[in-house]
Amino acid sequence: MATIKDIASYCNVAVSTVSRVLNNHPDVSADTREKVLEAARRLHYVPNNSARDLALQQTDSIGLVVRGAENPFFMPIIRAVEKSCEEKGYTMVLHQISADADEVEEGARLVTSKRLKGLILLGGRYDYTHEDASAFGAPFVCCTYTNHFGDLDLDAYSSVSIDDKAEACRAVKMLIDKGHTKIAILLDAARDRSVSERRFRGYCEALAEAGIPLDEGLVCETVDDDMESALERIESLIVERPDITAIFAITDTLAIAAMKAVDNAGRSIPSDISIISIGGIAMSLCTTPTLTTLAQPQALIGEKAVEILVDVLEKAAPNSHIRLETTLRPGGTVGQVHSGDLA
Amino acid sequence: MATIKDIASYCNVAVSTVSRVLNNHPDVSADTREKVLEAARRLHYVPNNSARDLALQQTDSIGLVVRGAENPFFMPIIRAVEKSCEEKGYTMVLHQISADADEVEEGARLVTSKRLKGLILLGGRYDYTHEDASAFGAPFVCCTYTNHFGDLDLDAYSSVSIDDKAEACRAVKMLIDKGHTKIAILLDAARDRSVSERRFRGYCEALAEAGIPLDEGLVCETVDDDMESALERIESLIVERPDITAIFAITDTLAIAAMKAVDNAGRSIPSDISIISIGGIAMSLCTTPTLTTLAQPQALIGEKAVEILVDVLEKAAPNSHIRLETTLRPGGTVGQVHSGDLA
DNA sequence: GTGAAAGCGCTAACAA
DNA sequence: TTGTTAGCGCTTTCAC
Repeated sequence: MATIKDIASYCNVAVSTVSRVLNNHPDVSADTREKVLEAARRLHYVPNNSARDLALQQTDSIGLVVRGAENPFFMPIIRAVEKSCEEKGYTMVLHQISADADEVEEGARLVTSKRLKGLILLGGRYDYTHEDASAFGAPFVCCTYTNHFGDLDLDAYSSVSIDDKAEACRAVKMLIDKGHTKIAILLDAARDRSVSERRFRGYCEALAEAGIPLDEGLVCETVDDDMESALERIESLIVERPDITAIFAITDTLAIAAMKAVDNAGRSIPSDISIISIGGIAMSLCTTPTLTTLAQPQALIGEKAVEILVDVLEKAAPNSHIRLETTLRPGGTVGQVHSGDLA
Repeated sequence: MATIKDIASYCNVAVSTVSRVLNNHPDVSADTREKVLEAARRLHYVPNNSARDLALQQTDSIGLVVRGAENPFFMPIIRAVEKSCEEKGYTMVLHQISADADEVEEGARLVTSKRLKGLILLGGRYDYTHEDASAFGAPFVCCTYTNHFGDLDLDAYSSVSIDDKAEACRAVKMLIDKGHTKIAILLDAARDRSVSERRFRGYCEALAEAGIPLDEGLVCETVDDDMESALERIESLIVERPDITAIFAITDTLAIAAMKAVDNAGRSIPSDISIISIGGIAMSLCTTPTLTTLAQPQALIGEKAVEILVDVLEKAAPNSHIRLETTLRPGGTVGQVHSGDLA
């Protein structure tokens, strides 16, 4: 395998000259530049990243820590992150951890062990402390979440996310507009200081604005990453509370589980029970009826995350926070509440 | 950040001694070994992989090329591969390409540019030639597929897969046993020398054994990775061929699309049309009715792939081929053909 | 504009 | 059993 040394001797120049050319340094004559480039091509030169990284005391790796990797929602984001990294000359190092693992610890470990330049976190907590932030030891961007419950300064980290509370509120309002008042919410945990809590607050806000009192019995805490147990929980909810006419699921997977549960209970969608969620996974196009959901721009989320991180890394740009919007993907799971329940 | 040099001077030994200890070479006294290990711990030593790789002229990276990364079936496999790589001290380099990209070209590029030690390919073609194999320039294992249509020697590559033909045959037989004779098959392309073709042959075999003539009008070629277009194709199939009473889908995603299509056509599952597939993705547990599918051991596939590759890499073990079996995951999409169709 | 040389952290002869 | 040293491929002063 050809090295810059080979190119140098082939061209009768010094290795430093070759290095300059290869790194686009300006102080090289057009002649030598051309000569070197030509030789590199002819010799099938492939840069040795190990050597480069060693000399530069760094790597070109960006870590992507995905918490709750079973979640199909993340797949298109992972894909976009990898693609963007590739395009910008970085290598994505993927690390998938279970939903109950500590992404701060894992991320920090990854940064030191793999000498990562930066970190993108998918599906993390919303309550990082200053210690958490400094534990990473590298710039990081929170992807799909922000630090609403933490005490981080806005310039201590970056984020790309939707406005969880507002979008949840929007979803629930759509149900309310159809006449629903007995609206259940499906989430991981209402007070887990994470996405669940943010969306729960949006749910509460929508109810409050409509003058509907919060009914704790309609709050269903389950486990997003275990469809079977989620199914069970939702089934008992439906049995216990036959007055429910609508369900807001904070993710598509929970919504799909809910659809199954509703069916198991012998009720139909949307005539008996309406369902709406936030997500936009491909699979939810194939439910029957098609799931009505607020679709997140998954690929865009991934692209933006890399873009921000690279700017921070290369241009020493300040950390930034991007708020993306969802798009209503109309389906057939939301209907007018039927008269019997209006009584 | 501490280096072996720091450890060496801290312990008053030579760097080579430290290196020996760190690499578990036997020729070090227990005393010094302990001393060095202790110092490494105290100094928070983290090995510099770039330096190590440069000295050793290699990396500890294993590439994972995933063709058709939209496929949710691959996710658990990717996860398992990453986990196994981690455990064995390798770094997984993920590269996701579209279903119509050339994994040989991409894989080969990846091997040289990232200096990979080995390659795992997910969802590739079944017809590699000798040139393809040598193009990779590194040991590789075909994951979820084999080289049935290629001319590769068994010792030129490794593979972990199910017996596509036999499993497809098994699935179709289950339909035949329920009295079905008008069985459609959903695949990418019947003669694409890939998984589709293997499973198509299993379908043909099952029909042949039951004395059912192959009806080309029941062969539905669609696109697995685009649910919307798949949906369309299947819908028109159902409309054109009202005599269909059962569908064998070569993947769960196609089966789920089929369920939607059947519903759109106003038919019901399984009373009008039965469906079975090969896959086992989590989401198919939440269809209504639950999808009947032959579930592949996804995590195991990933683990085995890494295991084989690492053995080839470290122990110079010969290439090997593992054939895994599916497990019938009973659902509610397969039923007895109803009398009207038996006529 | 170009070359010589040092050094990044580590491994592996080779000596002792 | 341990130390000395060369060198992996590359970048970057510092001379010229």
